[in-house]
Amino acid sequence: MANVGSDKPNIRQVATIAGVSHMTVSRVLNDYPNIKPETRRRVLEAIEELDYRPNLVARALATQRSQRIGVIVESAVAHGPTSILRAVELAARGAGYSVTPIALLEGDPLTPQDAVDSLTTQGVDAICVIAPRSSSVAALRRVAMSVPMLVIKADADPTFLTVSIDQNAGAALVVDHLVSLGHRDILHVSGPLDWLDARARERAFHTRAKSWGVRERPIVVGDWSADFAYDFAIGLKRLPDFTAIFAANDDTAIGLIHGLHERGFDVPGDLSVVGFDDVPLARHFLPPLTTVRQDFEALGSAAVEMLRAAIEKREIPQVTRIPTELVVRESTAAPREVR
Amino acid sequence: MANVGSDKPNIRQVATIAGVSHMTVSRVLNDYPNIKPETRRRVLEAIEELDYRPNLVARALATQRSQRIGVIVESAVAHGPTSILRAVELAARGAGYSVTPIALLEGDPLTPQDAVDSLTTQGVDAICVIAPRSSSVAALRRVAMSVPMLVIKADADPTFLTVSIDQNAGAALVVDHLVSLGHRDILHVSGPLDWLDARARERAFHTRAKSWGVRERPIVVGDWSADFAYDFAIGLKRLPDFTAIFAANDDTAIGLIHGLHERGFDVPGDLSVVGFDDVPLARHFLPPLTTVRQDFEALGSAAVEMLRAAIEKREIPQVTRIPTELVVRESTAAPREVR
DNA sequence: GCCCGAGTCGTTCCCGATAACATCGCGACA
DNA sequence: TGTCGCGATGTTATCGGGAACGACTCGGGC
Repeated sequence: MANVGSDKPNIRQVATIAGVSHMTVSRVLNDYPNIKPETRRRVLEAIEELDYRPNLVARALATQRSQRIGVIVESAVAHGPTSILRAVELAARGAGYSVTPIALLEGDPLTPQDAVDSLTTQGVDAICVIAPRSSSVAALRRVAMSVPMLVIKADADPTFLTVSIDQNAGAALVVDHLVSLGHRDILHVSGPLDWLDARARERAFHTRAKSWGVRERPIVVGDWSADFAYDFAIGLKRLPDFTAIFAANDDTAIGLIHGLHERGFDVPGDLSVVGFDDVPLARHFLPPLTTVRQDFEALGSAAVEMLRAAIEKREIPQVTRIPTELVVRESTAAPREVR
Repeated sequence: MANVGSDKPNIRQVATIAGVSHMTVSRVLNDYPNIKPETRRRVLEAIEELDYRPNLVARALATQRSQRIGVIVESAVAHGPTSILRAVELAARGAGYSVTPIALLEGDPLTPQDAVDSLTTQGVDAICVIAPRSSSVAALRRVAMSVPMLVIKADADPTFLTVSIDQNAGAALVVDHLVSLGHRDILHVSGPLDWLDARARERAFHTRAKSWGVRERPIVVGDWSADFAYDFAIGLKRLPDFTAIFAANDDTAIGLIHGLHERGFDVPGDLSVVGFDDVPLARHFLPPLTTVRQDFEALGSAAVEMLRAAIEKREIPQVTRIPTELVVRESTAAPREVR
């Protein structure tokens, strides 16, 4: 800790002080076997004395490993992607990796390919894509990949590694809940169907609804936003003939509730509304929102685990489906007819 | 673009193909003057042919510049910090930098010092700290800094570069608005006072309230969360003697409204509530929330601009205060007495 | 007493770029 | 005509590590 010789010490200075070659220092640093305990001690002391830290850039050049994971996030504002990014960063850190995010904003001139390009040029060891559009996935499928790439999406994929939230189960939970309350007419307000998650929820809703004999009705395609949902609800002339709405995410649900309220409809009195995400505020909406919670931490860990395996060319763990959980609050109730 | 020779081409292969030395290629890459146009053309062709990309890791080692900015985020879940992080990433990208975030979670064993350490070891060119606690700033003040460090906080600081949201103006806007509606009894539910932003808003509220002759009353110290605010509101026995509440952030405001509603109080009929942040959902709350909007994009750009200047040892632009804007919606109205 | 092999540790080269300095050719000028 | 100077380019060192391979030491088996 002493001897703050102006500039950062390097491995050879440590070696000199310890009276060994720089390779021996390197070996100590990297926990090689076959170092005499006495030697190791001397090296460690020298490291301590100089307050030496290995230069990770130099190491990356020598090993061709940067210990970095690039993360491409489409739609970085929403709760889901943000939480996933944070979870991935956390898991990566735990595994000795750091993370470099690139957000693809609405109308960003940067294409997914550009992002991949930029990331690989920077030398990341792997790339993780969060919550993408199917068009992006299609585009990505076409770019030559020099590093492992994982896509967090709804279904398995032959081209990429995948980890996914079990949207099927989540949507099924919602439908089951509504059906058990007595609803037989459910509207789904989806996200943009180009979004994989939106598509998955929509499909799952459809399938489950059909299996219960819920009346078929065309879904309303939203855009994840509360604004859209609000406008839609405002547009309702009279109490519609469906008794419940399954919104693709909490934002949509809240916009719906706002609009319905302004139209003079009561939730859940006139209509039940369910969301998806369980944003932190969901339990404080009026009424508190019934929604689906996803385990982002587990998602992040699984993603990093797979990526690590791929980087180190170990056997890749099985594709994981992260479970979901229905959180029942006050925005759902039995439909009028049943009461 | 042809000739996908198995591995990534390096600068010397390009040089060989162009029939020049690798240094000439380097000069072309870095836009040096004094390259014969003809030579430059040949080099460019060779680059094209091999689809060559300079290895940024090697460049970083040689130049001692990684073109990376480390970002330390305390409380990565909230809307503010998240938006700032995204804005910084965007601005950094525009300036040819990439970003490496480290989130300091609640109860994270990682201290701010550890984060700085990890980042500098990785060789980042600068560090940006978002939305910190004052205790963190104090701790950071003590660590030797080998790279420029900027803290996004409320007030200027002799030790660090700073950029700040003008919390003073924001809080003043809120007080002015409430006073102009006729309120003379305003409660402030703050964030944790160890948080710089919370402290700044609290102080600014206090100052402005005093200057208007608003009745003094002890503030309620919250924790940014809707849960806390909800519990506080639930605890209210009868209609309190204040007529408006200034919440330190939108989450607090929404928790408050939820709790008040459950207690049977109407917002804004019985009480006005103002938030801070303008989260995307704020306009869809019931009632739509009056709140303060902050220009995170400007903040991000300013931060990156200052950091760049510091990195390149140019003159540092003046400390910037990012303006705020009051968004009046339906959660505020004149107090009963006045109507 | 000799040889062999495991345990230690050092030498040299390499990763892929930039920095610093050297060199070469050629026109201007004394 | 010699040379000074500058434009254009090449040569070598350097950044801070790790990989590959070589060499030395020492103990045990024959």
